[in-house]
Amino acid sequence: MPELPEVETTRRGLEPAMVGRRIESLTIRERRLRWPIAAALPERLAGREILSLGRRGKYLLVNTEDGSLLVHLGMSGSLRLVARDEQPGRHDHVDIALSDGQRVRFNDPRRFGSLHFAAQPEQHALLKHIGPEPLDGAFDADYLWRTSRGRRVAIKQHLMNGRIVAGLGNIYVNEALFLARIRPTRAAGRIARARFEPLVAGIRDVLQQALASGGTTLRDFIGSDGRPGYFKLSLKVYDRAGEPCQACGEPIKLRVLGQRATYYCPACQR
DNA sequence: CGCTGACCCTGACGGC
DNA sequence: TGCCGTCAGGGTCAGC
Repeated sequence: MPELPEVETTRRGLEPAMVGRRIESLTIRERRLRWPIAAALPERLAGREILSLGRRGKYLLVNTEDGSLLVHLGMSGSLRLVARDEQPGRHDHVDIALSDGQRVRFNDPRRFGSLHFAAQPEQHALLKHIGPEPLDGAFDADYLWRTSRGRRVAIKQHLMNGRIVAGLGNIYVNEALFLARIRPTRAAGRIARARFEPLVAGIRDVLQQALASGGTTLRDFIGSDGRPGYFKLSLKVYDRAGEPCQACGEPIKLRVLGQRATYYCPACQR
């Protein structure tokens, strides 16, 4: 489910409710996630004050005075603020009780998400090899061009590789390639240097637009307030197979690439 | 090292 | 109505 804009939307929603509060306790109802939740997690976090909320790629970081909680939402995860007395429902696997009585509730039907403790998050194995943030200056056309030289994988799969760039997933990669007029199947190493300028611009644009809309809700994404994101309305190609291209009218094509649905305009994208 | 495909899990949806 | 197959925003890992 969530890509960078959805995780960032969640982070922004939780920030005012969490920063400055202490973590009273963690209630774990189901520890079998992508990786089992470590038995020691509650004791590493209980009693600690939350100093800030961060994000690295698709990971949300709850930074305390003494280490961080790393949360990944997988395909179907969400974090939502609930009142103390709200009863947990199906797939509400973890509650983080805050010092003011509110709770942050982790729900994840498919259990592809994860929770880890990290004394130094930037050194954690899950974060250590993640590529640059796409909205940072370090991510530019020159960087993307260099990393793609000699690569025979499709540019779409190259962009979805978290070691190359952080936080991009299936929706926004499809959209960015449409904006840059690049065919998703084109070998990354066979794209001319000049085309990386519009590609980087397309990535930035689509992420910023999605952020402004509170993310994309396809079926089940909700923000920390329980509300969906509205960027689905602005998608140009994703989930639009057979519909006319908004630029040229040609029907949008769907094909599978690396086991992921890939949408593009066969006329605009080359 | 680079790349491909299987796999983890639940729920929604379409076809029959 | 119900059953069955397919697909879904994620990522890791084994094996070539």
